[in-house]
Amino acid sequence: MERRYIEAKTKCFDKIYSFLNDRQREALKTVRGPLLVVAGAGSGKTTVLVNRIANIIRYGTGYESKNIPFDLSEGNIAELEMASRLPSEQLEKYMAKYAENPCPAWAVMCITFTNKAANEMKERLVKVIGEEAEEIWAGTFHNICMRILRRHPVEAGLENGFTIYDTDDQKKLVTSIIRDFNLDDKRYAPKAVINKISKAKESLMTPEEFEKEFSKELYEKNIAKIYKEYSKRLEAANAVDFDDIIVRTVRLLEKDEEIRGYYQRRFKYVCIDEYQDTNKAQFMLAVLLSGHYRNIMVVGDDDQSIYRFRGATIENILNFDKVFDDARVVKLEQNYRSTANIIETANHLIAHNRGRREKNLWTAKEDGDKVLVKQLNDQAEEARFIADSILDSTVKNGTKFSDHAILYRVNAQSNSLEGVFAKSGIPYRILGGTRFYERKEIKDIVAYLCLVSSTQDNLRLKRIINEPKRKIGDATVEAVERLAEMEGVSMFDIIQNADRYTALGRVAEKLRAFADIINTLRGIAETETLSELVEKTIDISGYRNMLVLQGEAAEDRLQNVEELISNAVAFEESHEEATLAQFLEEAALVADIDNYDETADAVVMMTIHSAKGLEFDNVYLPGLEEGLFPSFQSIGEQAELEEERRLCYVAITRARKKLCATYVKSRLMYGQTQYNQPSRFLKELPEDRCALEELQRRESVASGYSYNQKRSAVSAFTREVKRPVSAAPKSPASTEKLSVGDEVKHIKFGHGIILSVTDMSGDYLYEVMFDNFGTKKLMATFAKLTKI
DNA sequence: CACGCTCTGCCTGCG
DNA sequence: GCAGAGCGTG
Repeated sequence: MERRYIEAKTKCFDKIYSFLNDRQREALKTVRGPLLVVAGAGSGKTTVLVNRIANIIRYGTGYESKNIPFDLSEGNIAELEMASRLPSEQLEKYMAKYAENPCPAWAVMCITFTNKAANEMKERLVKVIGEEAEEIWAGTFHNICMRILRRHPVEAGLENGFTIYDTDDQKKLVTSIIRDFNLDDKRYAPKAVINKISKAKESLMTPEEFEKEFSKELYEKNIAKIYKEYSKRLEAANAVDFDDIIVRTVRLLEKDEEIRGYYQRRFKYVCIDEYQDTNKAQFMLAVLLSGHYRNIMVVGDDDQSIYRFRGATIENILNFDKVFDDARVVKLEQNYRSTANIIETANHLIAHNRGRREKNLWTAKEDGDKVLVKQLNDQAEEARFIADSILDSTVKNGTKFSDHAILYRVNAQSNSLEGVFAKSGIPYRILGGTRFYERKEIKDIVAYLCLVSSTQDNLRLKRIINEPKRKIGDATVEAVERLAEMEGVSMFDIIQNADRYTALGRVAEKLRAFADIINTLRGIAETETLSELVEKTIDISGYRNMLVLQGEAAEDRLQNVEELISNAVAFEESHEEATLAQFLEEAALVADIDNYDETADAVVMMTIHSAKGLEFDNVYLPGLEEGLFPSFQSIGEQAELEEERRLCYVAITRARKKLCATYVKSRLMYGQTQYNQPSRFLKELPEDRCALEELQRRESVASGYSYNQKRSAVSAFTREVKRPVSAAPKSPASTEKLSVGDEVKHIKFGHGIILSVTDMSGDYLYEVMFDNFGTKKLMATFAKLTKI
């Protein structure tokens, strides 16, 4: 009887979740204990995550439980057996009585990496379980940690109302420390130093520990010194950097038993998405938070770990079941996204990596088109080829522009693409580049607001005291800084009472004027709404006036500043009690307003990194060349090369139907022409799934892929740059711009007349009508045209 | 103190 | 090829 009961109950639950495959369902019903879900690309991991949480909230452990009700009767079983025939929706309600320990939404935590992912997660949860989903602690690591830190700032070693320093602020702080220590900022490049400090923090290393571990070499000793001072100054400014947000939370939970106990008991279930991207600090946080119930679920794909350079330790996912020795591991290997050709291409490539979990992604879909690998002469031709191909696809197959994505290794590649696309009339959108809150004008206004929020904020004060120009120079700022240090007060205090200090002399008046601006704004902050404050900040600071005076040149910046006001209005609408502090926190932590408008019908261009998690019918991968992809920095380093390969794997698996990789013979990099070999990754693709289109006659060998070795052996491995003259002789014409109507001579095509000239990022595209060869389009650099 | 010129260095990037 | 930093001059 017991067995029949369990069977009937399981059957009902199975039916509710019949839209999942067996593996997905297994992951969903494994509710208790540590669980690792290895989710291959396109295997429906978000669906599993969302429905698993819904299952926990609705039915608790009911699905997997083998408990038998003490009053079990034949009648119960018969009813259950009947219930399995109910339509899904009714069955869902009916099964509520078989819930065991259903979990309130507020006891579930779900951590993601990006705000975008967090929002998507929340939206989908609301759809599945309704408004209750709002109670779930779903957010990014930083968002969750901030919630904890804001509740216990003092216990975490901070003061109430602490501020967040972003990368820019960090850099300023480190630069000033390097200067104060009289260190050479070439040898101690701020960026590199910040990286070192960040790495240390990510692996939970204190300045003291860092010092102990690295004290042999002078260089490292100095880094340790900077790290120590940096921490000191952050603390003095009552500020945290991004890493601190997590590190301080970990420390807080480690040392404060009461607080730890509270959160451990509060959160019965902890889920972490994109686990392959976590670092040690984030791992510790997860361990601490889930320490009581041990119901920790992590989802990730080691093959898609592409942020090692940012401190992620792939070991977290590789070793999860060693750290939690009772962990269940479920692999999701069925891909619902791509054709078989694409999946097999991806599989074949990634198999070249060593450090990975064995996994075989498969699909029930048909083979589809072969993966096209196309060689072109240069980047302009590459861009034109892609543009033509997209045009062809939209015209012939009636696809939308937005079904096409171009994914590249580095942002700089967008230039040549943009040049061609802008002229082709194909609508396109470039994602990435500077984000909204990182734009100078926005950071400036935000700095004003920071100062309004807290006059202690010396760093932000320094940023804007002379922006717009108020004739307050470096010398004055330094004097103020020294005075503030001597008296142990903030720079703003000094400025407010500037006339008292003879050292400040004649500039005192200007300083007072600046203090007046801030004080006026502080008054406004108390009486008026947030958006009004933002608006008046822009006016009273003189910032708007400055931009208006700059006219056309500052048009974009003016627009951005206006947009900030809109953001403030939107913030007010979504937050009942919109405070300045909250708004500033959001500005610091919420990366971008809106990544991209998916409804706009435009070709999307972005780096592969930012394409993670997205998918498109047609994907183009330009620049598959040694030195570019894999990048020359990674060549020779096994671990880094494997990361590049994973990156390529991510790129391939973005495509649903068509995939096209291109590489060129010569590419303009850093203003010089480079001749790179085709990427080694191309040689790692399965021949039978790909179609190779090389240029010209091929000196091909039977093996299928072979490349023009003689020419490309030059630069790829040595980063040696061949002088353009020797390989691609620049004709005199390339230095002298030709105009329409000019008569020219070409080395091969003979006499002709220029029909049109198109400016293309530093080069010119000539349309030439030749007497004997018809009309040709030629790039100035390569055309070998001579004016007659 | 502000502006303009020269020099340098260059990947990917969430919060 | 371009942007940001640093330096020199008005």
